[in-house]
Amino acid sequence: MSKPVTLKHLAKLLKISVSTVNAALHDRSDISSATKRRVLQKARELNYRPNLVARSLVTRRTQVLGVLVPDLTRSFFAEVIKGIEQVASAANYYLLLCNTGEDPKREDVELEALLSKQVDGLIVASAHPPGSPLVRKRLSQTGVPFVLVDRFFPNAHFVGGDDAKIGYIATRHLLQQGYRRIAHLRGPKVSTAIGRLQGYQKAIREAGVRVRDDYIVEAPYHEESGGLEGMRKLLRVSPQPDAVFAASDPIAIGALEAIIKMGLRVPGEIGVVGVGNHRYGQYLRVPLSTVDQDRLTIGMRATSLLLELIEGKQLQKPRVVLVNPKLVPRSSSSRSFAPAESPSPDVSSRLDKETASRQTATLAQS
Amino acid sequence: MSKPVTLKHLAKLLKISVSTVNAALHDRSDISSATKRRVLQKARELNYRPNLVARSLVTRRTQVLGVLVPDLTRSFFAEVIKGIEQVASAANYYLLLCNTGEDPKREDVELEALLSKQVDGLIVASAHPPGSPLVRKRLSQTGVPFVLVDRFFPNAHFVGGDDAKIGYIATRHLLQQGYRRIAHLRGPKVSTAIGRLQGYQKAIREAGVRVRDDYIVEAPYHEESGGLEGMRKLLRVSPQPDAVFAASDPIAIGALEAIIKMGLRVPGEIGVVGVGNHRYGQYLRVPLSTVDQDRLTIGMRATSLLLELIEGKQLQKPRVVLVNPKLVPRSSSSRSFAPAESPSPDVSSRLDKETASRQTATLAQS
DNA sequence: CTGTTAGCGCGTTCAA
DNA sequence: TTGAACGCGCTAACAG
Repeated sequence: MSKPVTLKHLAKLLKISVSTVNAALHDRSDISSATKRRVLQKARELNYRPNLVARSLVTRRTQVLGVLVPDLTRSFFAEVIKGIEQVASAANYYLLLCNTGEDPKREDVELEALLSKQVDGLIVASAHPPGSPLVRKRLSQTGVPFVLVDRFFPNAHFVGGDDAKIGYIATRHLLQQGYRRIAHLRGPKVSTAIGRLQGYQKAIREAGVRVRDDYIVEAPYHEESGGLEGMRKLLRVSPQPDAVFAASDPIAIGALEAIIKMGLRVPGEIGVVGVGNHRYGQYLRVPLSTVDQDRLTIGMRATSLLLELIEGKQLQKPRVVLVNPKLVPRSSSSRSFAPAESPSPDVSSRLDKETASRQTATLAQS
Repeated sequence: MSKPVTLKHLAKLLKISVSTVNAALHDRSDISSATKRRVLQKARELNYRPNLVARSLVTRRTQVLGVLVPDLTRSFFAEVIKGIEQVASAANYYLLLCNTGEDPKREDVELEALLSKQVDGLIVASAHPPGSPLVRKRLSQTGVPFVLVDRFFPNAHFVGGDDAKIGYIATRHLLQQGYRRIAHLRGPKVSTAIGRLQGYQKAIREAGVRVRDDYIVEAPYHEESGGLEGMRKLLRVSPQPDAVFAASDPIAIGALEAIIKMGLRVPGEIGVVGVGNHRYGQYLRVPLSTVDQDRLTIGMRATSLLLELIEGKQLQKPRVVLVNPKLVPRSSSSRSFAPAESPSPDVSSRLDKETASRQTATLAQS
């Protein structure tokens, strides 16, 4: 429990100056290799460990990124954080992590704290409602580089999924499978849910089907119970939907429960598609068709961008990176092929092939 | 992008000294309310934000806890971290989070970095093998308070599940359900898997059944594929097991797949119990019986303990907190009652009741 | 009540 | 090639 070893201690013991010790430890060229060895030797012997707080005070760099997310137990954010961590740690950055619990006020407080802690940059999945002056009123004037993830706000760098496309390819897939009365269990009022809804509407319209408002029901993103209730509502609508595009896998799972408890068959009587490609989607009662968002990539690209900004890169316009989604068809929506893990190519329709080529588009667009 | 406002700036503008400004901002009693108001007003006006790096340098406190986990995308660790975060943030502590990827070398490196960053305490789920001198050789001599979670090592404060009990109640449950040839898909060589194995063996022996080595097969904790392969091996053993206690839910899920693909019925021909109470266990092809570990509590208690240590609490002996596990019976092991979510009390045997009373034991023992 | 002084541990001048 | 001096922004003595 003795006091931590400092440069000063080393200097005194070696009877040289602090700055020489420091130079030696930094392997600077203008130090004789003799003293270098002596210093290194002594440092190791006493288990010297540089105080990065002190260093940060003078360098004005902490090598720490602040990360604000609504809930790190959701597999989506956990994966994104993992992606962030991978890129950050490779560049010798560390993460100061905050859970905001979807509470904008708490987010604001945590943000202040992270700034006080002098983080070098921020990655934020904001709990603020769309239209909030988050960027203009808060983040921009901090002077600290930041990148938004998942939840989009205008006039800022953003990395996330292409939500409109997610909604579009999910819905289009259901159409291809022959479903016509396609309902949508939408998410709450955040940009992702709005984008997915728009994609859904576009696909429906393109197919020449009318968008019915009573086919659109809102559910919380992360609670299966919400999906279950929402689906119950949908099943009471007349005419009854023959498919549902759920804005998340948890919603889809709740919907599956409702449908099965109602005695209807999936995918025979009702088709279901979710979003997120949850690890256990394939092991459910009915293996769940879904749209993969490549969450790791979202985290990685956000971090690469942030690091560039920290290194001083100037960008004229906010960069918006949309990571390309990918349909993962499984049994829950597969009228046209057996409920195997992957469809055999020879049963896919022309529409299927079109979609396939779409999917080979660039990973991300800027 | 102007320079951040400092105490000095405020002092100059208000034509008073830095220490007065500081005292005013800290609301110390020996400052006239007049100057207090002036200072507060100016600070708000210029959006003054204290530099906590500088403060830490002098107070020798960072209000940051270092957290080292093998993989934050596993739902177990994600939940534990959430528990940590809740307690920490309530006490105004922040988390510096590191993923070690189950690599002991990386863990060592990250540990050094966290110490250099002057964290006030550490919570570690170590990737070191059991028997490694982790505590004696590394953590203890850092001088920084630390608490181990999940993976047990001797001579250190520890908070985790009661793994022996987990193995015991899972296996005993299978015995109660009438299964007799109970196999075990054990986890890798870490303390949790060893404890669960021991609990399994104890229950088997108590039932007067011989422990068969060929009924014990190892699988990675977090890969369903491992559970699947392991189960295939078990199904080739003669006589074929009629039940399996899997050391984790992912292993159990893989096992379920193997069993179902083999054309056997669960729970009729083979019973399955996992560990972890994964969120989606109830939605699987066969709703999965499991043992709940109360992961949030593990994180919370570890953090409370760590904060006490940081506040200077002295403990003679290492404290070992074992959070009490709870059986969550579902269809996959339920020969004796209908595959409903919860068993009706009148069908439970005398053995059941015994177990129930066990479960109401204290939440945690020290 | 307020100001002065002296560090915290390190990096960065500039002299020697 | 090395050392002395200063400052990063803040806190904590002590003096006035």
